[in-house]
Amino acid sequence: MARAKFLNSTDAVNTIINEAIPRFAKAGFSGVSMRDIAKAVDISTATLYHHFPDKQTLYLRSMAQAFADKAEGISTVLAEKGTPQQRLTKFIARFTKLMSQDSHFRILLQRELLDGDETRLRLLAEQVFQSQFANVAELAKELAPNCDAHLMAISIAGLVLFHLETTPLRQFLPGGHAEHNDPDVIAQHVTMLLLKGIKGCG
Amino acid sequence: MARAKFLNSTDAVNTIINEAIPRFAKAGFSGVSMRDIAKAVDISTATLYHHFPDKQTLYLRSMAQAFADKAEGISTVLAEKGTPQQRLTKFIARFTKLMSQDSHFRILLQRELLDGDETRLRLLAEQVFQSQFANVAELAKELAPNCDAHLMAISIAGLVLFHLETTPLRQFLPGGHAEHNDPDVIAQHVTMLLLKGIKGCG
DNA sequence: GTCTATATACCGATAGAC
DNA sequence: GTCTATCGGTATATAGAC
Repeated sequence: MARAKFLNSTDAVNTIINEAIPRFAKAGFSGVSMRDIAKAVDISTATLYHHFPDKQTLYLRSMAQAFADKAEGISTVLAEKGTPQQRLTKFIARFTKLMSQDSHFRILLQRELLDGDETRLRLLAEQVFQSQFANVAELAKELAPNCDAHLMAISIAGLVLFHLETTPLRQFLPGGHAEHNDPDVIAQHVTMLLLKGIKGCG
Repeated sequence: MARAKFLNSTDAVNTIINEAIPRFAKAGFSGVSMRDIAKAVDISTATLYHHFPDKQTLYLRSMAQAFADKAEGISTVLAEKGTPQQRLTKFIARFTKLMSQDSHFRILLQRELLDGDETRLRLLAEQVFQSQFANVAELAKELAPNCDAHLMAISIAGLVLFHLETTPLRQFLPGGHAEHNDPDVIAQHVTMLLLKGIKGCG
């Protein structure tokens, strides 16, 4: 017994984090126990504590990993060529697809907006969003030179994210259909709304 | 000792729920213990369990109360007179102010979008949003007869709510200022964006 | 209706053998 | 590096006196 389950310590840590991420996304920090995670990886809690000094550290490492994975993807969603309108259209399509592909990142982001302290939020902003947020704000400036780029960038991201966020509620609201959860449908609606306003969405 | 702390059972229940709501909003279901709530109301846990059969029931009653309080407020935010543009402008101003006035409702809504099961989400949709959601969708139809009213209503609410939701993150993102958290600033930005699109927000 | 006391289970975290 | 065993604390929930 007690045979090594992992190739090395790095392998063990990665395996643990990859099991922890979806669980923290689903139930939040206080909704997941170290025993849950240990059982999922099929190790004892003592072994888990050998790899991570405490639960808080495991949580932070899991967040950092989930966010690092996604920051990489986000850095490639801004198109370089075309008119500002074309680049906005392309960005929204890519961003919507990226955010709906796996929901763990988006859900962890939502949880951090609710529960994150200043340190974690600053990390999230600086290491995940800052660079691309600035690029989107820049793009907004090109489309509307006198607009508040910060507000506009938040609006662009918010339109996409809120449609994904309300997916479980949508079916119970008037006019809700399954097709409304299709990333392409959402992206097209958001793009139209941004470029033409409510009147252009006909 | 053991003197009655409340006028009657209804008074006790209301007091408990009013203490529970902000705590569930701040820390979520699993982040608040029955002991926490009992201590806040200055009763024993046994007394708390005399008024509520279990924690789940107390949580559901607290949500129902918080949502009922707000549903009342929401039902008055749609103006009856003026052009569709004027009514949209008025609605966004009122809705933004209502949602930012006390944050408990909005935060509990965010938590339910993350953690709510089908029963709770259906209740939330039907008893809180349905009626006003339909009215907003109707207003969207007036402004853009061929648009998807459901998507548009989600977008309108989402623009406002996401700006409030990202308040704690905003200060760490490029261009973020405290004025961006002002309900009037948010409402004006959202209204402009909806009525004129990104180009009108100059 | 409110209490003290407690049953029972789970929590985070650790000791110490191998 | 992994385990069994367990510590000390807290969780939900209940029993029974007043």
